[in-house]
Amino acid sequence: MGRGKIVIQKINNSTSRQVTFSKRRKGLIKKAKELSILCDAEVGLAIFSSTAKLYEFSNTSMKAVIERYNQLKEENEQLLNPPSEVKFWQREVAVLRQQLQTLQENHRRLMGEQLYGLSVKDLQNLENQLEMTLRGVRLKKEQILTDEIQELNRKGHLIQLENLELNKKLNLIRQENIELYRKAYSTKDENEEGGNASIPYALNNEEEDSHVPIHLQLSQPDQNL
Amino acid sequence: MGRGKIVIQKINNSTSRQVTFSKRRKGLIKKAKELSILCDAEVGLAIFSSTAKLYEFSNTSMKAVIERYNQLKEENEQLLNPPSEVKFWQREVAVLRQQLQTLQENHRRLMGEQLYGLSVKDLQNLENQLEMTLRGVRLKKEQILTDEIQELNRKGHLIQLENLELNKKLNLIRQENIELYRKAYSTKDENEEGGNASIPYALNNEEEDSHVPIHLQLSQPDQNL
DNA sequence: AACTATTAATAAAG
DNA sequence: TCTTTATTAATAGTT
Repeated sequence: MGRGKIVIQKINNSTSRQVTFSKRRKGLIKKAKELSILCDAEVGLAIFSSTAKLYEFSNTSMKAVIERYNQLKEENEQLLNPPSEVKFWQREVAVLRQQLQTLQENHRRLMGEQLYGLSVKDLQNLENQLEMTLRGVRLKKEQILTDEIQELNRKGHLIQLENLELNKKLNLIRQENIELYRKAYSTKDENEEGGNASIPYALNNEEEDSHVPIHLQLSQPDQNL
Repeated sequence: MGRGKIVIQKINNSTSRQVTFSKRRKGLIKKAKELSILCDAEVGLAIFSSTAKLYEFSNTSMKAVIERYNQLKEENEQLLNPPSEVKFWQREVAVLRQQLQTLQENHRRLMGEQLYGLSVKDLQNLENQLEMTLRGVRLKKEQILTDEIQELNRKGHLIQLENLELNKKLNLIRQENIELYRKAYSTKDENEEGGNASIPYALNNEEEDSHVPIHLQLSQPDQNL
């Protein structure tokens, strides 16, 4: 990938070695970064130049990578001879990492990834599990919705009752009003100024309150759920 | 540098993520190696896959690189004191515990537990996820089975071809046999002992080899899967 | 550093 | 995983 092909062996000219180091180091670190992002990997890269200068990259932290590496290798654990408390926590980390990994694998499968390497029987089990879960989820969802509907119906019913009460009261007052109206006109009829007299609301109101209960109940509460 | 440009962000499809990881890891390690050779550098590279598998490269040794790295850092940071070491690991434990808990909760839900506290919308999302996964699982299972069937068909076909070949050979030999039989009887007809003469297999064989290909293909390979 | 002709890496598909 | 192929990305040599 240059003006010409090169052989992979130490570059003798120190200037061009320096230039190549600079270019390739940059490229390498870029690629390391890309890998960590694309593939969700933890990467640690340390480069010591021939002049002993350090260049490093890690998407997490070099320290974390080295610790993780050592953990896995468990070689340096005894070399470093850390205080027992550190050891305790390190062990805790190892255990948790293990658990996490197992769970992640499981999770991926449940999410439909990493299905390769499973037998038909495994897949059948997974399918059954998923179907059961799906049924449960649907049931739960329907339950919530029907509960909500029931609650709404209950409230609606209460309001209807209240409505009925109010109507009764209204009728009573209306009757009372009519009585009062009649009484008023029968006693001081002659004082009236003519047809322009104000007619009480109760008598003028031509609305017929049928009080037919409104049906709040849905006919098919769980359709399309 | 592929069939198309890609954006550097986590690859969602787990299969292609796996494939890309494999390719780029290989490429990265190759580049690291080349840099170390071309420019006479000491390189250490550790990669943990998302499945916690370790891949490493060093032109010297990982241990040497880590030690050199630590030495260089210790000069600057004057040895991390034990308390901070413990703190580091405790933080790590906290982070892992948090991840684990989140994942466990998620997992329980995927297993149909702990559905309370979820809104209808949450449940709907979960339902969709489960349906998608279920489809994926079923597809995978069917694929495995149809692949198997196809393989069986292929083999069956080969065997049929072989069978046909054998039949042809058999017929040739039979013809030859008949010829020989006739020749034998026409030349030394008078020497025969009578009707008890042994009749060659070819003439006596009344089987009719129809060579109708047997259908191995299932009419409905993925019914009930 | 910048440029560009080439090679190398790799995304997508089989 | 392995191969193949079309394309993009990296970089060797040059200015």
